[in-house]
Amino acid sequence: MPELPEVETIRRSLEHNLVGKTIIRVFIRNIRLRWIVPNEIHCLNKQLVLSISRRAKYLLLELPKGWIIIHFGMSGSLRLESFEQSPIKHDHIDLIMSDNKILRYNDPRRFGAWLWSNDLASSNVLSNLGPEPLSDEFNAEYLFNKSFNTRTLIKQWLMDPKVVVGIGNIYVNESLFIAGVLPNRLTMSLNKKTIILLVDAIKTTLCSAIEQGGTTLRNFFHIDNKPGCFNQKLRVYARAGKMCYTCKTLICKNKQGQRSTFWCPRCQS
DNA sequence: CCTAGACCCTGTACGC
DNA sequence: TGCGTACAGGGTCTAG
Repeated sequence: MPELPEVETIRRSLEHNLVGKTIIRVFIRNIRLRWIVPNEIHCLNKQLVLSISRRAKYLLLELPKGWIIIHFGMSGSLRLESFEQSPIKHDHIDLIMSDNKILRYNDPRRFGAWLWSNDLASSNVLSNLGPEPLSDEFNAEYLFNKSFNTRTLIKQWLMDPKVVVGIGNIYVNESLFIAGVLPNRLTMSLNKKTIILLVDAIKTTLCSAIEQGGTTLRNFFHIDNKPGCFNQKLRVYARAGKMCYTCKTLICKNKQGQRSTFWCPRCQS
């Protein structure tokens, strides 16, 4: 389940391995992802990879003709393999590269997407996105001003990409723990001091997760198939019934808006 | 406009 | 062993 740190981890390794190489052609086994894979991608040939960047959880491949926009959904992953290796189940798209390598997109649940854009500024999926959580634009001033009249629960609010992008269920649970805030607090009830703690907790958590190469619980693997290491640092996520590392109280779990929610009833208030 | 909930999908885990 | 069911959840869409 790639969130921002996982997509950033993928971006960094692809930048290292793909930029300056050429996409010879594209082979598609299944065009039915979240949306139908557009024709522009089918027809790509001899395209130099100019850059690889990220916006929110979207990976952006810059080519001379335009941009490939990739979203991993729940179960999407990329593997960089040599020419001889055979595809496996749910390998939907191959980018055949100039150096005898293949970049393979695998996605069992097909919640992911491959989109094409001639002009990122006018891209449907990228407009209306809130600030990047690790940018200066995302600060306590911004979040507090926005939180003021919001009648929703803080956890669901922080997962809304119009508020801030890239934070999924794992990192919102972790950030709320670090900030000492209960997930079911009403957003408008948080004071400035708490918002400062929250912004700081989000940035710290995401930075640490990127350093650890992301979190591998089920679906996320690096392009060389190695797992991320941040799961060892998880304080509440997927720890229901286990002891809080800080105070030894048992971690609680419930559902909030169809998503599993984890918290420590003593450390968070 | 704002907010809540349904929906898309398939591998895995678990109870009987 | 085998079958049915719940669960995982990002983002979009619809309903109220």
